Amino acid sequence: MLGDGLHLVGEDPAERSDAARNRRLLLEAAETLVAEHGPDSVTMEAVAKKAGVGKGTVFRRFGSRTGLMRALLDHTEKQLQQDFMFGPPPLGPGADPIERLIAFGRARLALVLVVGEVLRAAEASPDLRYEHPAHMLCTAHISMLLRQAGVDGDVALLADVLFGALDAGLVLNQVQVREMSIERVADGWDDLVRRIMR
Amino acid sequence: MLGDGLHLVGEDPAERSDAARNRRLLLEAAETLVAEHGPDSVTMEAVAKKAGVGKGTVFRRFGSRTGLMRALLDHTEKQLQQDFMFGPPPLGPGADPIERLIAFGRARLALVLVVGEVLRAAEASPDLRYEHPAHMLCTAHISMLLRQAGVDGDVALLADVLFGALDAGLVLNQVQVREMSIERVADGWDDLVRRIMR
DNA sequence: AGCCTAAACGGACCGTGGTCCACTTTCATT
DNA sequence: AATGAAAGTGGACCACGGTCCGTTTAGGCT
Repeated sequence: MLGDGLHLVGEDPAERSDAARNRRLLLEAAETLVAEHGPDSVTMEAVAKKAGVGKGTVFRRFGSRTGLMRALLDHTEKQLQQDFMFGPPPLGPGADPIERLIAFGRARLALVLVVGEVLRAAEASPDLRYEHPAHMLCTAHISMLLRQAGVDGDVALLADVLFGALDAGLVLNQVQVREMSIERVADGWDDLVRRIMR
Repeated sequence: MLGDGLHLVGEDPAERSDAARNRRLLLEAAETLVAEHGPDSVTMEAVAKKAGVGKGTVFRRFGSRTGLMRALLDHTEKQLQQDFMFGPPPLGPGADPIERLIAFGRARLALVLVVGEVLRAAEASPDLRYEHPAHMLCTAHISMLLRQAGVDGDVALLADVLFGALDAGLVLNQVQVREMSIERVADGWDDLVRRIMR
C-alpha cells in the first residue's frame, strides 16, 4: 500500500513523519523562546535543546537562523498576503489602487509594530533578503498597483523604494529610537504614496 | 614640556603614539586584505595578524567589525561630505536644491559601485546603522535640500525614504542580481527626486 | 515479515565576532 | 632620571552560526 504519495499541488511532495514532528516541535520551541525572552534569545542551540532534538536538525529543517525566523513569520505574513490578494477592499482587489497601496502600507506597519523584532532578524540576511518570496511578492504587488494607477515611471524601482520605507529596521528606529509616533509614520506613508503616484 | 596637549576642536583629545601607529597599521592591513581577497576575507584575526598585533587591539581601536569597515570608508565618505557641503555646484551650495539632490544621489551611487561591498558590510549592523554620524549627516543634508526646495511634507521621513533608495545592499542587488544598468538606477533616482519634490 | 534506500538525526567540530583581564607602555609631572 | 597612573596590549576564552559525517529510522517494495 502506498503511504500518502498524493499531495496537493502547492505542497512539497514529501516530509517524513518524524521530520514533520520535529519541525512542529522546533517552531513551538522558537515561538516560546521569543515570547519569553525576546528574539535575541533564540539561538539555534537553545531551540534545539528546548525541542529535544540535535542542533543539526534545526539547520536541516530551516537552513539558517534567518530561515527559522522567516518560518516563524510565515503564518503572519501569509495572512497579510491573503488579505491583499483576495481579501475585501481597501486591502484586497476592488478598491482604487491608491487606496489599496495606502492600506497595504498601513497593514504592513501594523505588522512591524507587532512582530518587528522578529521581522528585523529575518531581514538581516545580506543577500537572500531581496530574493525571499515574500519580499518579491510584496514588491510585485506594489508594482502592480502602481501600474494600475497609471504611473509612468520605472515601476520596479519605485516599488523598491516604497517597500524600503516599510523596512522593519527603519521603522523600528523611527518609532523606538527617534520616538516618532506611529501615526506620524503612517501619515508619512500616505503622503509618500500620493507623491509618487502624483 | 607638554606633549601636544593642544588639539584641533573636532579631534579626539588624545591618542597615544603606539595606539596611533597600530591604528595606521591595522587600516593598512585591512585595506590590503580588501584589495587582495575582498571584504569577506577581512576577519578581525586576519587583520590583527597581518598588522602584527593582538586581536584585542583591533577591537579596542574599532569596536567591532562594522566599526572597522566604517573606518575604512571614512576617507572616501569624508570626501563626498566635503563635496556636497563646501564643493562647487551642482553638488555643493549654489545650485538649485533639486539639482543638488540629484547630483548627491548620483555621487552616492557612484560611490556604491566602487566601494559597495565594504559599504554593505558597514551598513550591516542592526541598530547602529541609523545612528552613525555619516548616515545622519546625509539625511540631514537631504532634509535641508527638501526644505530649501519648499517641500511641505514630513521632511525627515521623506529624507529617510530617499536615502533608503541609495542603500548599498539594495543598489548592489539591483545592479548585480537583477542586472539593472547603472544608468537605469540613476535615472530612477532623478525621477524619484522629482516626484517627491513635485 | 523482512529488506533496502533515501531521508533524517545528532552532536562533535570549526571559524568568527566579541569580551576579559593580567601585563606592558607611554608620557606629563617632579 | 625617576615615578605613577592612565592608556594600550595580547591572547586565552566564550557564544553562536554553520558544517560534517557516521548512525538511525521511516516506510515503500517484495
